[in-house]
Amino acid sequence: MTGTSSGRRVTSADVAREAGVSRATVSYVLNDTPHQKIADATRRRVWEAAARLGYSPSAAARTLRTGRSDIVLGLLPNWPIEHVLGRLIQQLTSAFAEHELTFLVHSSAPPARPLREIWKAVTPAAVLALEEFPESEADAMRAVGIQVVMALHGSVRGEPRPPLVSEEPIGAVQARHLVGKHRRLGYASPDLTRLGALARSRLDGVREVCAELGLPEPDARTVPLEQSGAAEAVKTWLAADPPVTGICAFNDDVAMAVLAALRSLGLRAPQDLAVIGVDDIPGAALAQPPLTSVVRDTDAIARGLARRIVDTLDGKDAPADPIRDPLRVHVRESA
Amino acid sequence: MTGTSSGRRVTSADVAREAGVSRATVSYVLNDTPHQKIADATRRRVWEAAARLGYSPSAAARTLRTGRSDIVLGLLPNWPIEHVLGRLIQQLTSAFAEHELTFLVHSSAPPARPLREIWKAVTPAAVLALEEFPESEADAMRAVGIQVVMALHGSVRGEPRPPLVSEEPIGAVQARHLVGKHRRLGYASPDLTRLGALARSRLDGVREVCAELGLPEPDARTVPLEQSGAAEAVKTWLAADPPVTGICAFNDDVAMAVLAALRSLGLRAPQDLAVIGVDDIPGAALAQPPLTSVVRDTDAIARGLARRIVDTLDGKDAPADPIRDPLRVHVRESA
DNA sequence: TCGCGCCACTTAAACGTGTAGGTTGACTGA
DNA sequence: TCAGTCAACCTACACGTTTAAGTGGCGCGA
Repeated sequence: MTGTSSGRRVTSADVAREAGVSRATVSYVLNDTPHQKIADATRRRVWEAAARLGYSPSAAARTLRTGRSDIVLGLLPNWPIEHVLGRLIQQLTSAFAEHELTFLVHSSAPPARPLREIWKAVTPAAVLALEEFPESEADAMRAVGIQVVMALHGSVRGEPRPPLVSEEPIGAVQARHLVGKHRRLGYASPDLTRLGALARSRLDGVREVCAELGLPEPDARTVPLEQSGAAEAVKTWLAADPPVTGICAFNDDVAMAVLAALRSLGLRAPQDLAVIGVDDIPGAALAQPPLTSVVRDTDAIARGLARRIVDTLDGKDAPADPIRDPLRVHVRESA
Repeated sequence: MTGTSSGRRVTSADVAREAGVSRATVSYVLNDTPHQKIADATRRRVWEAAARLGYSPSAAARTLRTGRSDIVLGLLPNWPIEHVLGRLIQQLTSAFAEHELTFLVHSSAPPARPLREIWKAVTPAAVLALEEFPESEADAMRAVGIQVVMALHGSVRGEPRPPLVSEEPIGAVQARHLVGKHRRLGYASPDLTRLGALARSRLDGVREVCAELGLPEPDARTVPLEQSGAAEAVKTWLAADPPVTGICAFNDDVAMAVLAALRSLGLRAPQDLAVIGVDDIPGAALAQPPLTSVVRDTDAIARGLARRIVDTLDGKDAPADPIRDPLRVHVRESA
C-alpha cells in the first residue's frame, strides 16, 4: 500500500510519530548514519513504520540541506545521437544505477538554455561532460561543489591532461589493420564541422602509425554522405602518386559513402580500395561489400566513467589516467 | 563578474541587504509576482543588486517550497537510441527551452533503478513518457502533482485514447506508395521483441490500407539484420501465391537487410521486389540500390509534445487529440 | 478632523531534511 | 556511594525559497 491518494505527502515526521521516536532518529536509522548508536528494536520499528506509510524522502529537501542531489548530469555534445552514443547512454545509466545514482542526460542543441540554467536547475552531485565546454563554466560548477569530469578534452587546474576516453587508438587500430597490405592510406573525414575535433583525433592516430612505420602521411579528405561528392574524393585518392589503396573512415556512415562511390565508379573494395569504418552499425554487415569496422567497448567506457565519478564523489582523488577500452576489429570483406 | 570564488553561495537575503529591502521584495521583483505593486525605482535597485552579486536562486529551495521544479523528465524506451530518436531528443530540448523548461532524459535499460527513484529524485514539473509504463506508476506521479503525458499508448482516467503520436500512418504511407504498382504487400518486422509493439502499430497501418483497397492481407515476416536470415524471408515472399512484390520495412535497417538479401540471391530492387523503409538514415541514400524511405517530421512532433505539456502546466486542460506530423516519402530507387 | 482605502512594502510561517550538540538513565570501578 | 562513562535518543537550528497576512503612511472625500 504505497500511495494513499490523500493529498499531503508523508514526511519523516509522520514516520517518527508512527514509530514513537523523534525525527532525528528516523533520519539516523534510514540513512544509517555512522557513529550513531540506535537499538536494533528501534531500527526495526522505524523501518516498519516507514514501509507501512510508504515514506520516501523529499529529494528537494535533502538536496537543499546537503547541497547535492544523487543525480549525475550527462551533457551531450551537439552531435547526431546515433547507435553507439545511444548505447553508451544506456550503459552509463545502468552503471550509475548500481551506485544508487540517477543518470540524466541533457542534449544541448541550439537554441538551448544557457548551460548554467541546466546544472543550476538540477544541483547534480557530478557532471559528466561528453561535450567540450569552457573551463570557466567548469570552474563555476566546482565552486558550488559539483564534481566535474570531462570525458574528452581534459585539464586539471589548467594543466592539460590526456582525455579520459581517447580517440587516437581508433585511428591507430584502423591503420594497423590496413598497413599489412597497404602502403599509402587515406582518411575519410565527415562533412559535419561539429565532428571536426573528433575526426582530427582519430586522424592523429592514423598519422602516428604511418609515421611509426615510415609510411607517407595519410591523405585526408572530406567525404560527404552522398554518392557523387564521395566519388570525387575517391577519384582524387586513386589518382594520387603513389595511389592511396586503403581508407580509414571516420565512421561507418562515411565508410558506406566511400563504398557507394566505388560502386558508382565501377570499382570494387577491397581490390581497388580497401575501406574500414568505425562503430559497426547494423548497416555495416549489410553493405555492399560488407564493411569491416572497428568496435569500441562502450560498456567498458561506461563502467570506467562511472567508477571515476563515484570515486571522486567518495573523496578518493581519482587517478587521472585514461580509461582503457579494448578495441576490436569486426573483419568483413571491405578490408 | 559572476562567481567570486568565496565558498558561500549568494542568497536572496544577500540581494535584499544590498538593495536595502526585505527578502520578500526581492522574491516579488525577480519573479515579478502578479498583483504585487512594487515601485519602479525599487525594482531597478533589486535587479541591479542581483546582477552585481551574481545571484541565482537555489533550485532545490524553490522546488522544496513550490513542490515542483522547472524540469521536464523524458523517459526513454528501452529501444536502441538511433538517429531519429536522437534528433527528437534534441528538438524536444530546444522546444522546452523556449518555454524556460529544462528537458532531461532518462534512459531505462535494465538494470536500472526503479522508476520511482527516478522521478522522486528530480521532482519534475512534468513527465513525458516515450516508453510504456504501468498506469499505477502514472497515478503515483499525478498524486504528487506531476503532470504525466504519454506519447505512445494513451489513456485518460482509465479510458483508452488514441496515442499522441501514432505509428499507423507510417505504415499507411508506405503501403500507399507501393500500392500503385504492387497488389500483394509484405511487411518486414524487426528481430527485436522490444520493438514489437511499435512494429505491430505500423503493420496495422499497412493492413488498413490493404483492406481499404480490397487487397489481400500483408504478409508479415521477421527479418533479422544479416544476409542469410533475411534471404529466407525474401525467398518465402517470392514463393508465395500470388507472390509478394512490395515490402514495407519496419525501418531502414530492416529494409537494408532485405536489399542485401536480394543481392545475395541475384535479384534486384525494385524489379523483383520493391522495398520502402522508414527514418531515412544516412545509409539509406548510400544503399544498393538507394533506399526509398518515409521520413517523419520530428520537429513537428517535438513542438506538439512540448506545447501539450506547457499547456497542461498552465492549467489549460489539453485537447487530447493526437499530434499531426506530416509524413514525407523520400523517393529513391528501391521503390 | 476623521475614516477609509490603497500603495509599497515587511514580517513570519512554512516546505522537509541533515546533523551538531545536548540530555537522559543505566552501568562501572574505586 | 558517587563521579565518570557510554549507549540511545532528542532538541533545535540551518538550508534558501515562496507567499499569506500584516503594517505604516499618504491622499482623499465627507
